[in-house]
Amino acid sequence: MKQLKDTSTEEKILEAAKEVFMKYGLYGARMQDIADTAGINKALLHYYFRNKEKMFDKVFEGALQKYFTQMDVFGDTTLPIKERIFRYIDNIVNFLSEYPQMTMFIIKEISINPEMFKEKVQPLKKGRGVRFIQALEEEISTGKIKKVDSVMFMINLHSLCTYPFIGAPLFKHALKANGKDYEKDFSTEKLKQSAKNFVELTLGK
Amino acid sequence: MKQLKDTSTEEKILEAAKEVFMKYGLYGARMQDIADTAGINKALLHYYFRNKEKMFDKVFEGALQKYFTQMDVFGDTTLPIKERIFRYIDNIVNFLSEYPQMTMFIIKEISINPEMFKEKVQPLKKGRGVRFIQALEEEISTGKIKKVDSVMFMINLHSLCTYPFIGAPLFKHALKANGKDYEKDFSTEKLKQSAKNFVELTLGK
DNA sequence: GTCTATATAGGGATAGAC
DNA sequence: GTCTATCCCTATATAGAC
Repeated sequence: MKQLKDTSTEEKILEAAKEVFMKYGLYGARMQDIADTAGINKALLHYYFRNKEKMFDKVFEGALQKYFTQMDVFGDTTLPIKERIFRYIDNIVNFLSEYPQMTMFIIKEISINPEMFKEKVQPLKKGRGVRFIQALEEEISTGKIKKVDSVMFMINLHSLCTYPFIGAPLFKHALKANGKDYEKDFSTEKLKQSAKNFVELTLGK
Repeated sequence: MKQLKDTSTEEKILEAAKEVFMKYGLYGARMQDIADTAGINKALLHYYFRNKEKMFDKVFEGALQKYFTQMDVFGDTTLPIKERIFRYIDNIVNFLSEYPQMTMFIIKEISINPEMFKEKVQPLKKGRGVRFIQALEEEISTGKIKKVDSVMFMINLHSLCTYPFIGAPLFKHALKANGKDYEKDFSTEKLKQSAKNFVELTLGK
């Protein structure tokens, strides 16, 4: 019986809440909409999560947790720099192809409610980024990789991996209007390859 | 007296509406919030725009118009391909540094309300994109530029120019936490240069 | 054109039956 | 645990004075 916990009411609600909050944000989401999506009664939402904010917090924390886990590999000092970058690319692209709305959700809510960053995001990072950038700059100074602006490089890297999912609604329509088929012309494997090409072109083979 | 029209009540409302709708979206935005931001009475919103949806439509159409105008240069057949790309980079980066939330606003609202695309976006594009991709593929086949996947290239190009503004809230915090200063380490000029480097690395000098 | 006051609907939350 | 009924505040929208 224990394995049925996955489809418990609480789980169903969380799944529905994730979907609705991601789409509409904290203020745009409607409790009724979440209840309908979960296929349960509205009052049950309050039974399990007390109120809207608390439910949102659960969803948001889960999202952050999952999202930043994809970047843990940057901190794996047992791997060479470029391997860490390549693994990050694989991780984040796989992850976003499953949750394409995740990035926008996190960024939107943080920009509306900046205090959330300090509260919830900061603890997940713990200087892993600074250490990676240091390592990158070290390899640049020893000439092991080409001279680049480390910050700009990291921004570009994230951009190449992330925006294709954010912009997908536009790309899809644009390509279809142009006689191309998004599903055919875009694939996660192509995207990974393309990002890795960028890394090699920028940092050297 | 005519030149005071700019600060007319209607203009003030539209400015405020733009700000609030961009931040919260159609469903998350509050009429009271818009009125407060504009510094006028709530009832006036209805006097000028009748209801919330109509006001949103005005704001959204204006946003689309401005956004897609930045891409018109792709269709300027008097310019060589690479020059068109470079000018697009300048245009979109300048534009987004003024309206960093624009892309997310448009994409969010379109993904919530997909019918809006056909209604409002399609007319602004008129096959300009398809012609550009054709021109790109032509130059590839004649060997004037390096062989690349044209669709993937366009996606990458947009990604590099657009995501830095979308992700800015995250980048800012991440860099500050790492002892770097976003305002110092990131500049629109650096970004343009970086995107142009990508173009040259990818398509050839 | 701009305000105050108010009608009406929508949405979050609770009480209480089962 | 789950439902129905209901409370009450919030938000959109309108009426009417100035």
